[in-house]
Parts: sequence; C-alpha cells; structure tokens
Amino acid sequence: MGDRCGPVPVVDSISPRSALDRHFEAVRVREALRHARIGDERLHRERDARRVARDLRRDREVTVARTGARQREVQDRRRQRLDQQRAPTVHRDVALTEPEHQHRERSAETVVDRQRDVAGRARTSRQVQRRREAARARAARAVLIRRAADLDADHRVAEVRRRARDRVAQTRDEEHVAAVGEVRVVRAERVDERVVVEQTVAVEVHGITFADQFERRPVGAEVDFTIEGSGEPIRIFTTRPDTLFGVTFMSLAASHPLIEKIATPERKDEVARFAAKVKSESKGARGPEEAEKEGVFTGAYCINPLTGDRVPVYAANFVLMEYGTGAVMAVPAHDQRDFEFAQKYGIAIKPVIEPAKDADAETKQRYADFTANKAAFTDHGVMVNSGSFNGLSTEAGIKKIGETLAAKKLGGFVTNYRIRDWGLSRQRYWGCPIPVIHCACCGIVPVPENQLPVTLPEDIEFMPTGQSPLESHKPFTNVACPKCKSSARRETDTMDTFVDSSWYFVRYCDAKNTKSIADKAKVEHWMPVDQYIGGSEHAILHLIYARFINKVLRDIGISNCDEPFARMYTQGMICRESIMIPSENSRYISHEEFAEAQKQNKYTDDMLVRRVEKMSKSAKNGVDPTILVDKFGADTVRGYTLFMGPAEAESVWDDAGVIGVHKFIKRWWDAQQTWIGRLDGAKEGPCDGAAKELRRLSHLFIEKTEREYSGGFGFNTCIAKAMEFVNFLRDNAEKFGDSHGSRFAVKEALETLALCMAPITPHVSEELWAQLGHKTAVAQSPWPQHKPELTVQDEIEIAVQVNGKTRASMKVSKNASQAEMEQIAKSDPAVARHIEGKSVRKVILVPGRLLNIVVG
RNA sequence: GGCCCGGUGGCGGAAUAGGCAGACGCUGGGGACUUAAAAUCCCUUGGCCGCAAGGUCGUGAGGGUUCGAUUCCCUCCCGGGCCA
Repeated sequence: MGDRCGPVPVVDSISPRSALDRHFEAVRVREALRHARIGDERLHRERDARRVARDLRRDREVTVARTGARQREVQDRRRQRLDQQRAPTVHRDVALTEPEHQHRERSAETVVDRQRDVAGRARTSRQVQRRREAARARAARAVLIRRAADLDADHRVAEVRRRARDRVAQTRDEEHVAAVGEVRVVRAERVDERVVVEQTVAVEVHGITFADQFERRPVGAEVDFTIEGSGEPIRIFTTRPDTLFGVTFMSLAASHPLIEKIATPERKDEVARFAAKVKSESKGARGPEEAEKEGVFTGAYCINPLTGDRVPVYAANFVLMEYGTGAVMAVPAHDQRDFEFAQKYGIAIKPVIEPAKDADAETKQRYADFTANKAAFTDHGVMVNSGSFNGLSTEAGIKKIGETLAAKKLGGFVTNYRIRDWGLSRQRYWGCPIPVIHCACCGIVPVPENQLPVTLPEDIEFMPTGQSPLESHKPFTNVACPKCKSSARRETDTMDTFVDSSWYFVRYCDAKNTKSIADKAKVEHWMPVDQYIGGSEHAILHLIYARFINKVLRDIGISNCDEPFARMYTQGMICRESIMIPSENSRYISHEEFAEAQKQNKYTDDMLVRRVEKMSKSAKNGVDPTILVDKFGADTVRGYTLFMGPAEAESVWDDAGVIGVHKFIKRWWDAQQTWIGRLDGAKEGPCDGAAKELRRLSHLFIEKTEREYSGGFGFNTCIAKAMEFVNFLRDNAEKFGDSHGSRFAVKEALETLALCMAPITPHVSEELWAQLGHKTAVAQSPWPQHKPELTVQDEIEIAVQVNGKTRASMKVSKNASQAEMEQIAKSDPAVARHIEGKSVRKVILVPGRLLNIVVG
C-alpha cells in the first residue's frame, strides 16, 4: 500500500548510511523524540551474538590456536561456562534450545534472531500468566471480602483477609488491570479500507500493557561532566549516582568523537593507534565483555560536577559508542570492570559505599574481599566519603543525588527507552521507495516534500539479475539532483514492509484523505486499535516499530494516543519434529524425503538427530497446508491449529491429531443430514428430556463461544465443547421426539453450531447454514442470543462425600433442601457403609456441587 | 547471587471464589462391519489390589491451613525467564 498512501513521515528520522545496511541512527532518533530517550539494545545482542559465534568457531576448531598459559586458562573458563549453559534439557524445551550443529550452520546474526524468538516466547507466557493472575486476583479479592463478611468468627475473618492480601500482593499488575478499564470488542473488517466496528460490549478485562515490549529502565541519572580547559561537556548515564563521589576516572568509547579533540598532543598518536586497534578487534569476534580491559590515557582531565574533582579521561575498549552516551563514569571501588581497569593502570580506588550495620554476613564478606583488594564492592550499603551525603543508604542517596543534580541543572533522573535496531532497507521492488537521491556533489539529498510520494514504476521487468529490478529502470533511477540540478541517481532500495504496517492503522481511519495521512478527528474517533494480534516475532519487532512510529506521529500531531494498541494477543508458534543427518554435512531432511529414503533403509536411528523446533523452511519440518487442505479441507486444518492447545502457547504439530478434528466435522455434517427435511414447521415450544437438555447445551455453547471470541481466546476448549455438543446430538437422535418444540430444539442446535463455529470452520458453517434453509450467509447473520434461563437444570447431580472422599453421586431437584439431600445421601449403600457406626459431626453443602458428610 | 514464572496420564491438553482431577482429542488394546483394505462404529485405555462389587494411591517432593488442596501458605528439587 505504501506507494499510494502519501508521504511517509519519517524522513527526519531516517538517515541512509550505506547501500547495504541503513539503520535508524540512534542519535537522530533521540533528537526526534526528545521526551523519551531511546537507548539501544544492540549492545546485548551483539555481545551475545559474538559470544555464540566465538564459541562455535572454537567448537569447529578453526579458531587460531592461542598460545600462552593465560589464554589457555581463559579458554578453559569459557568452555566450562559453555558446558554449563548446555546442560541437558527436557524434550519440551528442545525447541527453545539452539542445537549445536545448527550453531555451525548459522551466522551470528541468525543466532540473534533465534534469541529474539526465545525471548518472545518467554514474554508471551509471562504475559499470559500475568493476565490470568491479575484477573483471578481481582475476582478473588472481591469474593473473599464478601465472604469474610459472612463469617462470624473473628479469626476466620482475619484469615480470609490475609489471604486476600496475599493474592493481591502477588499480583503487581493489579494497577494495570484497573487502568485498562473497559475494552471494546470489535469485529474489524477491511471493507473499502474502513475499519467497521460491529458491536461494543463490555468484557472482563485482562490486564495487558506494553511495558514488557517497550522496556523502560527508569532507575538512573544523567550527569554532565566537563572537560577541563575546553569546557566541553560529557554526559554520562549511571544507575548508581550514589557512587558519584567515588569517580576516579572517566572512560570514553575509543570511537567517541571527543577523544581526538581532547587528547593532548604528546598522546595523540597513542590514542589514535588504540582507537584503530579497538576498531579492528570489534570487527572480529571479540566482545567487549570478554576482551581484556584495555585503555589509554588521553592526557585530558574532566571535572566531577558535584565534587569538583579533577579526574583523568581514558579511552577504553569496554565502552561502546553505540550504547548509552559512549561515556562512563568510572567508580573502581564499586564496579567490577572499572576495578579491573583501575588495578591494571594504577588508578586510585576510592570507596564511597560501606555495608550497612545490619548487613548479612555474605555482604560483609564481600566488603572484606574488597578491602583486601580482590574485587569491587558492588552491593548496596551506606554512603561514606561523600560530603553532605554521608550516612545515606544507597536508595536514599540515589534519590538525593539525582535531585541535587537536577536542582543544579547538572543532570537528573532519566527514563531510558530501548528500541531494537532496525535494518530498514531491502533490495526488492515491493516496498515503499526510500525518498532520497544520491548526488556526486551534494551527497545524499532528500526528495523535496512537494515531489512526494515517490511512486514505484509499473513498467518494470523482473529478471533474475540478483539485483533489485529498479536498478535497471533508467527513468526511475536517473534523476536530477534537487539541490544542484546535476545528474544524480535515485535510491533503489525500498523500505522494509514493517514501515508500512507501522502506521497503516492510522491511515485506515481516513483512507481517502488526499491532504494528510488522516484527519485528526477521525483518528480521535477510531484510535487506538482495540486488539492487536500477532506472533511472538511480531510482538517483538513490528510492535516496537509500530509503537515507536506512533510516537513520532503523535509528536507531529497526527496520532492522538501514546499507545496505538489497547490490547495485545500473541499467538504461539507451531513446532514440529525435524530430522537432521550429521554425517551428511548436517543437512536437514524433510519427512517426505526421509520416508522415501527409508524404503531402502538408508538410515538407522543413530545416524539421525531428531528435534522439535519451530517450523521453518531451513529445518524442512513444515507441513504443506495445500496437501492437508486437499486431503481434509481447509476447515479441518484451521480447526486443528486452534485445537492443538491454547492459542498463545507454542504447540507441536501432530500429523495424527488432524484426524480428530476431521472426524468431528464429519460427525457434525452427518448429524445434520439425518435431520434435513424433518425440521419444517418446527416452532419454539415446550419440550423435555433429551430435547430440553439439547436446548440447554445450545445456549451454554453460545455463551461459551461468545466469551472466548470476545477476549478469552480459549478456542481449543470451544472446539472441545462443540465436539461434546455434536456427540450428544448424534447419540440422542432417537430420544428427541417429534413435537414442534423438540424439532425446534434440534433446529436451534444445528443453527447454533453453524453460527458459533463459523469463525473456526467458516466453509462448513456456511454450507450447513444454507442447508438449513437460510438465504443470507452466516457472515451476515447476527450472533445468536444466549438465554440464561434455558441453561438451568431442574435436576442436578450432586456428589456425596464422606470425610472429603467422594463415595457416591445423586440426582436431586434443584430446589431440594439440605435435609432432603442428606436423607437421600445417607440411604445410598456406598455412603451408608462409610458412615456406619460413626457419628455425623457436620454436613457441608456446596450448592449445586456436593454434599460432604463429616463423621468421626 | 536477587527477583519472577512453571511442573497434571503414553501424548496435546481440560478443570482453580478451595468442591466429583484427567473434559475434548490423539495414541495403544479389544471388537463389529468387510473377500480384503480404507472409511465408519462400539468397548477399553493414570498406577496398584480384586473374578466382581469395590478398595487404594495419584496433579515434581515434603510439610502446613482446611470438612475438603492440582488450586492457598512454607521449605526443597527440576525447568524457564528477568536483573545484577
């Protein structure tokens, strides 16, 4: 859609860097979003990726042999750590574990992708849990408080209240739940590019917030140091402002632009050499964490704004320009990295934190280690050597110092947001053109606003050149430079489709608008989107981008909301066994290929590695939906994917399991066929026995599906209920009778199934619905009305327990008194046997459920 | 190291205001129909004892609260995550 939808409002935030790999530039993004500092998660990712890549190379024994005892020692340590990480996993987790052989086949970047997946899954399950817990706790608290009022014994009241408190304390998301409030349920359809809201109902709120996706790290302060002499400010970020008095040096990233400026003449060469060295090393596999901490003194000093202390400025290899501000205040006494660095270069170590008086033995031991010069003391404690802040606890000190800095305008508390790095460009035709022009004289020039949008040419030839087809389209690529008018070349890379999908929901609010992206009033009306659904990859990538771009849109006055999506749901991934052959260059083999090979018994089990992992092309463990659709029909396949397990959990594909859903659909179909032609003239009227029960099931089913479709997401149990429903319909066909009322009950049941199952089995539903004589499609029919009065039973089954153990069950009228029920229960031989010769101490009745006779 | 989450049959999974654990489906076993196969249908399928009726154990382990615990509390084991 991108090329037809008007200018993309990100020109300011995107700055092309190279033909292959353009990223959001962290700095400019920060400019665009002054209110919310965008940090960078890349550090973690790169470090992890490098570590994995390095470990792999070592496994392959292609690492250049290291010499020297120290290096061997380091290597051994790493190996031990790696072995620990590879501790055996149970099969359920196999999919989450990066298999060794795959390590070898994958680039570091792919490994990062997998790590993202794992993180995504974890988040998903965490959210599901939180959501469940939150809803539960809320309900529980209300009920418990109500119950407490009914209990007379004081100690009972106290106990119940304590339990209620416990529950609430466990559920920290309580506030989130309250904050989300009422949620609209919509059936959104893409009709003429408008989002149509069909119904609005209040549903139980499941507290979902986006805090997990868009991580905030609010604990921290920024402090401005200044370079002595030039007065150049260096801004640093720290999570431990309480250690500000312990700063004895400053570390800058080797690639920090200031380094060159501030280095004293006699040290310039050394600093430049060091910067070059760090640069070449970071291109290799050595990560900052693993590398020996190294640095050089720049000759310059900077001033601690709070103490006025003069501290030396170092260039160091463990500080990354891409992370934070590229500068770190070094507190060797209380940071392990700084400690090692200070020891190596003989820099002063100034303790400013001591253990609190009531600190535990372990903390005191760690402090003893520190005083013995073995390690930094990183625990929280009490501030010392810190002027007027002496005696404050770490927590209080962090607050006080932050406030002091803010008051003196030397820094203050900050909230850092982190956004994932985004490789934006693609060498493909299908995507929004990147609106820039490359000019030999002027460099990269943005396409002027009045020439936007840049549209893709349609007379394009797709040839297997390995290049974007835009490259060979002369009218598109050959343009005049907007600045100097000399001949220039238009950018041929297009944007990642995530760009389009990061704001189309805003455009949908007002798709025909030719003046702007969307009219503010219409955006007000529709946004935010009520329900976001996506896989865990989407949750991690697209969601962050979309939310980020929404913030940009908000800042430029187009979007009205801080968060574009009110609720989110992540469906789980589908996994399946993969088969890999280590002896054949660790190649994967598809199940079909494998079956073929086994006709000649080519492989024995010990030649294969089988593993359950995410379905993917590379692992050749996918299932071809077209084959399954041909064999079973689309509804079966769709139904099975929903039946496998909770939709938000990842599930393992089981070929045999598909048949279950297929059989259900057939049974349903067959059940209806026996009634077609016999339902004419059916009218709502009295019915009893099986027919009455059938009506009860119909209305329970409406209620169940309505609840799950409106936010419960329990599609698997919907299908289970439908199966029970159909089984009942089939097994009792003879018992329904032939009255108008009975036949109405059957008709109602069949209609209910067709209507309520339509979201899961749309094709079969439409067909069966039409068979029942309906002229309008299911999709255009209203949702059935659930009648609670039909779901009550006259006779209910009550379990009879003796001392908490179920001994019998009895059918009683719903109006039966406790005395009546006791009477019936005690006459049951199984119950009588257990109470014989004993005295009944009390009888507990749980209405509608059970009767417990306590004897002793 | 600190914090958070999870652990239910052969399998996927149901069930929590504390109230009949194992819904529904798959697999396995037995049977019907069929020349045979497919398809379909019926019975059975947590462990142990028992011919049966029935009994007994059982939701990672142990303890607690309770008439009653898969559910709540404590300790531990295992797995996962986050933070440092």
